Amino acid sequence: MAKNAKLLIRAGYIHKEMAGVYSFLPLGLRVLSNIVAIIREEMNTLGAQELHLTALQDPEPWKKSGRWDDKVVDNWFKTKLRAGGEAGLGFTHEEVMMRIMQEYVQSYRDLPILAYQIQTKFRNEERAKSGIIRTREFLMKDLYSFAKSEQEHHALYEKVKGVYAVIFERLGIGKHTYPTFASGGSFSKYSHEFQTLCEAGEDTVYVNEEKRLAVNKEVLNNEVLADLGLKKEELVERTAVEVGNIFEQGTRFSEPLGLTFKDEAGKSVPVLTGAYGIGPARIMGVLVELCSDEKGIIWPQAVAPFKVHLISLGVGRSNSERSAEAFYKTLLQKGISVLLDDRDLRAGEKFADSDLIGIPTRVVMSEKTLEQGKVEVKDRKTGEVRMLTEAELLGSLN
RNA sequence: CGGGGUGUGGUGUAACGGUAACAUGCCUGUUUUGGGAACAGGUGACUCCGGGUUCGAAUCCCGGCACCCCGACCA
Repeated sequence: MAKNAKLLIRAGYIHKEMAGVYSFLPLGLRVLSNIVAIIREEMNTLGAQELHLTALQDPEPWKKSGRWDDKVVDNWFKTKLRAGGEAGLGFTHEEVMMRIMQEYVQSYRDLPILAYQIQTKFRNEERAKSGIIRTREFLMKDLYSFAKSEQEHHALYEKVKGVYAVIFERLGIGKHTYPTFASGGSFSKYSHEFQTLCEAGEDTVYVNEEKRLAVNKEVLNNEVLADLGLKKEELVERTAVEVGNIFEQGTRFSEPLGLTFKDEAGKSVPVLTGAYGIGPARIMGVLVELCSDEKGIIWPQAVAPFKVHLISLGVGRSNSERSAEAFYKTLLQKGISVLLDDRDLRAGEKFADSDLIGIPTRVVMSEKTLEQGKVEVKDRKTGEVRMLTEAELLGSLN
């Protein structure tokens, strides 16, 4: 079993429903929400507008784009409607997006537009694997760009690419994540993937660490190398997980779905679109793969389910319990997220659980620490232990 | 989709064709209390489902389902 699934299940973050289908429990939901919040923030900064499309898909627009056919797209979840006809569960959302935009885009004055959503996607994968890294039902942030010209499109594309780098940096995987040249389909020579180096990955990439870029094995050949000004000798083969993918679509969807606008000359022109995806749950899995030790998970600050894991020892036997509860409330008042372990268990068991859950800062309150008028503060990552007063701790957390 | 493997208490495992066992968890009690405590008692499995072979099947055979691993696929 994949490390991320093993640890996340053991620590109570997720529950496996079936192969490639996972529920997110309270701890897991907090992490996922933190990841989503960072992505959402950056999308909004970009000027993109959030919306929420349907998961259930009308075959109609898909037939127009040619993607309803099982021979073209083999991972549809489709079902018959009792009222007659069919519906599918969306594995991506270009078709619906085009259809909606058609109602709002008439003129070149309406462009450009960036619109995104964070929603569950369904893909009937032939084989689910790697825990929550490759699943049949998963959360995805999908952004779509709509532009009136090549220049405008490229400007948007580059802007999003830059923001993606910021997002991965903020999520704590920046230095392991490389913009990667990959197959572009029929409308551009390349697409860009964001590949995070990680043993649990399914992709093979060739990395140039100095230039901070990589080439996916699937497109690596002499022509591509010449194109990108790279030499084979400068590249290192690595295994990676695709955490994001951005690609140019040209008029691949706008044309068949009739998404056009009137240009300044009054001529009807198809909109140029781009699509930009990030898988938040997949990132959660990658983080666990990258940030863990024999004892458990070690969350980066930015996504940790709580900032502080407050452990009260001697529950029911000493007054440290009351002190812990009081300090718990103080932390909450200061806006510091905290998980209180007030279970009546032995110290070792609570410490072991704490290490497994992986909250960055562990704070222990017991009779021992109270005698000194202090609390014990341990850093999950470094293992460093300090004795601080409550005030000192509050100061260090701000 | 091709190949390989596995289904047994909540969890992890054991059992030659012959009484389903062990650990853990859970419940009760006593003692214990800063790195997964000790003792005692208790709870808990139609051995994945359906057929077949047999005096007798968790075990062998056939079919199905589920899960895991390798590969292919991943627009």
